[in-house]
Amino acid sequence: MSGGVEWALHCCVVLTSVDEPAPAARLAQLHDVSPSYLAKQLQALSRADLIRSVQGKAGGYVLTRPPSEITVLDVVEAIEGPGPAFICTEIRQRGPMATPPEACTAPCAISRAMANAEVQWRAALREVTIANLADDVRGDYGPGALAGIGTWFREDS
Amino acid sequence: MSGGVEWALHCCVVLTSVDEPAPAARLAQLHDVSPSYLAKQLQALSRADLIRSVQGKAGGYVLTRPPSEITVLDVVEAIEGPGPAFICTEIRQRGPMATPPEACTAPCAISRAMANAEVQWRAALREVTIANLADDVRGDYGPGALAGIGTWFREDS
DNA sequence: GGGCAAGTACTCGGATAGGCCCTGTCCGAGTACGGCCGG
DNA sequence: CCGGCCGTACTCGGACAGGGCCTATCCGAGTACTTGCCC
Repeated sequence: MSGGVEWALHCCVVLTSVDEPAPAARLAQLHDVSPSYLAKQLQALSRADLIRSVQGKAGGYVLTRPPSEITVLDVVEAIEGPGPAFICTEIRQRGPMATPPEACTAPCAISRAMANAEVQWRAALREVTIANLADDVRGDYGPGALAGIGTWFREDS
Repeated sequence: MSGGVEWALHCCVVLTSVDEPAPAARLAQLHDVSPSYLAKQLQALSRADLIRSVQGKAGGYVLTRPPSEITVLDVVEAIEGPGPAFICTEIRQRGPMATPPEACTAPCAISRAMANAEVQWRAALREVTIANLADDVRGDYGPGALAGIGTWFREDS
């Protein structure tokens, strides 16, 4: 799985506690990661309409929806792409004992098993929202953790 | 996800209906895939003790256990590796607002959410065995489908 | 003092190279079978 | 006719290149703020 997913999720949680637009360079500085590459991930989130870009001098990125309406699955699909991880190449229709195409109306048993597992995976990710993550962070490190990041964005350095 | 997983699963299902050792070249011919590359996947299954190799002139691969005791998860982990797909790089401990290491005894909320989703995914794959897949194949295409493959292995061509 | 306009500096966005892992391939080590020879 | 031995042919196993996607980077287009000027 792409490592950019972790960066994107952290950025979404941070955006929860910042009402002003947050520039990509500042987010990269906060996480100590490559600014250029993080910009690419944020562009992917922007294309998926999870965040909106504000141009100009005091511009940056802002969440387009309340954090409780953005799921972890949304972020993962925005970065990794909406397609399934397992792709059936229909090898049952190849070779000397190939299954005739007219008998292949339904996906094969292997494809069904893998697809079902991915459904379970997606369901688990869909149950967790960015707001849930932010609440968990407050519970783990205290309410001031996210608030401190919010104020840090207004400082210079 | 590696495409070799699909090949490996199909090979395991085929091995269900073949009691004699099945050579890798014959399995590749049956599925019309690269013999050399399929050999690599079968070696991975052998290292995981899911199949056992029989050397010599009439050698090949045989399942080491009853098909009902081999899960799809076993095959996936043998090919893809047992490690998790999402790897937390602990970026919460980096940057100017880094969380102190003594507060990082438990995984972060993002890591927990992703790990939980993978647990669900693994659980779904663990519920399906190779025997279940073989039964589904018989249900989909008739009982003679797998049996025909079994007899095909004894023919020349 | 207020309004307007130009300049500036900061922002995002897409197009562009490099590295690592998956894909695909090859040849060598090892072993069971088949044939041959000797008893 | 039977047993032992050798040759062969077939098998797996690990080591070796090529391609594609992820990682990382850069520069250009666009916009809001600031500043200076004019009325």
